[in-house]
Amino acid sequence: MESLSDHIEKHLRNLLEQAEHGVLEIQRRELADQFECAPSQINYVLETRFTTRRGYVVETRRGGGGYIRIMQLSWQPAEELAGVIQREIGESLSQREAEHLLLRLVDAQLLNNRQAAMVRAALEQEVEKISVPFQDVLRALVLRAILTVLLERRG
Amino acid sequence: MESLSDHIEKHLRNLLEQAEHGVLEIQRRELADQFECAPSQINYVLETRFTTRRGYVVETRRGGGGYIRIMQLSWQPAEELAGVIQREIGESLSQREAEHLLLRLVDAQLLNNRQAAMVRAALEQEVEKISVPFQDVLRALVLRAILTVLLERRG
DNA sequence: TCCCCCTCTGACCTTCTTTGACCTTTTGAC
DNA sequence: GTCAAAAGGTCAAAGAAGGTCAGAGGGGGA
Repeated sequence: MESLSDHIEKHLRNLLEQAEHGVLEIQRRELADQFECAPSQINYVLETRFTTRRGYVVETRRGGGGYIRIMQLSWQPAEELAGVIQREIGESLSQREAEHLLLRLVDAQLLNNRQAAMVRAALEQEVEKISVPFQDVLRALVLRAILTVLLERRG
Repeated sequence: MESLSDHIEKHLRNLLEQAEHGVLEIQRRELADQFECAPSQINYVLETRFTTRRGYVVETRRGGGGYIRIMQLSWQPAEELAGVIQREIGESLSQREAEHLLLRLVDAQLLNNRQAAMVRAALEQEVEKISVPFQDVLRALVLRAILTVLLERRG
């Protein structure tokens, strides 16, 4: 059921968790061998799952001694969560952007998967009721309302 | 006379009952093969029988490793809450009506005072942004979204 | 009986994954 | 400096799911 990409993603997350300072260094060829896949598969996983919008930075270097370095940006707990939410959501938010934000919140363990699923469902259900040009604005507004309430404890 | 849809519905409910955490994952093609029907039949069953109204959330993913995930909401008491959220809120809700509803939910100990306060604040903050004739509609919509998520017990 | 609503299907569409052929960068030996 | 080896990068195409929608079918109530 789980795709190869999912497995590789999990593996990398595991390594990242164990890594010091949230920095992980790997070799593409080696990882591809480990999973018996094309090296470009690794790029695919990085491009789709370890993006900036999800809070990761990826650096690479070619040639002998080349590497792929994955860094996880953490949300400073000190930084006021409410402020972050306001800023990141803004006045208008596409479905994709909303999805990225939810994934980041799950990553940061501010939401669990079930809650994220509920938020998605509630969002979709309500946003679909209005005509397309306003959906992004409504999505921002509803998501902000939901998160304001849901993340309140940690305010 | 039980229709094919009824059979599929029963089957899924059974699986869901046995599933851990009220989460079930299936593959559309596989299930369609099992019941010897068109794959789109599965969508029909999901659309008509596993709706939020009835206390379910469905997530899907396409492509390799695709799946259909059905989650059962753990609202308690599920029936009444679904009713409250879907019927009583309706398409439009005045501030006064919203307040009544919140008080009832607190009375029923489905929300605590702190949560109710947060909901009020979130509602006010977002609803005031738009022009008056639409505020009641927006209030209904936002409140429904918030409660959908907040009344989830397993969250 | 007739009609309406619920079922069901099939043709066609969109999204996500995986692979392979070919390209670019870097290093180190000579 | 040149060249070969050792990384990693790119992109298009095939493959693997699931989604959508219009229309045909069917059954029960008025």
